[in-house]
Amino acid sequence: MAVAERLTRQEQRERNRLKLLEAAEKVFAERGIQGASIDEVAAEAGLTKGAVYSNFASKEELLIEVMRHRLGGEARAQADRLLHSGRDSEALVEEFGRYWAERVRGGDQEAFAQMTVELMIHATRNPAVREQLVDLVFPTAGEGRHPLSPPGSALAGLPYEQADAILKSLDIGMRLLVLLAPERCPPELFATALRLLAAPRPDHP
Amino acid sequence: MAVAERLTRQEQRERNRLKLLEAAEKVFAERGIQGASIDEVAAEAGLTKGAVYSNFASKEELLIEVMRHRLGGEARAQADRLLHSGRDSEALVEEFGRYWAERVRGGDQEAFAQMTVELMIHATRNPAVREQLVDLVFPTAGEGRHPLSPPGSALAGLPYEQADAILKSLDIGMRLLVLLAPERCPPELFATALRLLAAPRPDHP
DNA sequence: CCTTTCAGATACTGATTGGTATTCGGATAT
DNA sequence: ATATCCGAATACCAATCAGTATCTGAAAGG
Repeated sequence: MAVAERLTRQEQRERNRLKLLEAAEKVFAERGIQGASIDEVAAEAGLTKGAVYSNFASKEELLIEVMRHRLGGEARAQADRLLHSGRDSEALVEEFGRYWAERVRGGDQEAFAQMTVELMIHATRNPAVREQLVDLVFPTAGEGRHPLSPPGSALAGLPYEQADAILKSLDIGMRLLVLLAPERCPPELFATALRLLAAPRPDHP
Repeated sequence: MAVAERLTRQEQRERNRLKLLEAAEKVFAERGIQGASIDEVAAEAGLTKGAVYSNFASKEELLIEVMRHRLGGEARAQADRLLHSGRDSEALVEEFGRYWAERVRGGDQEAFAQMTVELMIHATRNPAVREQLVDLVFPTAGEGRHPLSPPGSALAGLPYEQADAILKSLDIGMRLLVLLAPERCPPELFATALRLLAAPRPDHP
């Protein structure tokens, strides 16, 4: 039996805010950003519209907070995992490939991919959102810079920015394709492409 | 002075249908699929809602027709261009890279990329649309199969389906990234990635 | 205890939208 | 020339939704 928890006001508020962020992510993914209604987000969190507008100024702000909440955690998780897998070139590539396939399956991740793509499109039309999203996707601090481009590989012959952009394109593009037609695009394909991209260069010892 | 053209009913109708399809593509891209209103589409075409519902059963059908109209033409154009560029491996890769960078710039293409991505997301949530879109993106007939995977390259070592899916992922992903942050992802990057993917394999004569 | 405070519930509004019912005017047929 | 037809315009409707204004009950504070 769970003890009926006594929660202070602040705790309650924080808990509700989190519930709203998670509900919003789910509903945004399910219905689309424009198609999602504040009422449904609130209901999904077991609250009402009042709670939403008490915690966020507008739908737009809610969206930005969801994005920050999720994308931040994501980047951190990825960097962590890759940093802990040793720095050997091939091992790194394999680990990244495995990581990708793993995530792209989780039911939770599906919603995430969907929301990310939708968010990018939305950002394209909204300068304020765009700026924030670009900062999240391309962190300027050395922080989020994942350690791909293993030395000696073809990818490594490129400036970091270029290798990064290529990997991110492939990442997001393949997520979208997996979402659209999993039967045509199995998750293992990412690792395959990665191996091609990071293959040792014949003409470059 | 243009002669005031006498148009037969059928001609007029066809002309209006086309105007609507083009207007719809533009408005869908600008506002998003859910955000676009039938009224705005009609206005963009210089017509009214009546014309839309006279030519298409619903917003959904309009969407599908736009998709068929545009995606069909696109695939044809691409196949044409690549077929006419000779079959030499490197030349093919370079031509594809050039083609990509060219298109991604055209103001028209921006709307197209935006709509395509949005369409994919939309399809993810709508089985009927999904099926049709998958057929357009992965044509089963030998028709749309573009002739990439030049022999001798690493890509060519893969089954056609896999190479195709990888290229399409990179294509759509990079289009999205260019849209979001052109300063981080110049159009030339596609050719760069392509060269890496199609590089001759060191261990495979 | 009793008052104050405030997070969240409830009630409401103005604007928008997909879709329909009806009308209108020019092309077509006779 | 006139009657018919039909593609598109106009008018209308019910539903939805972001945002606001107001209220309420329980925690904070004394």
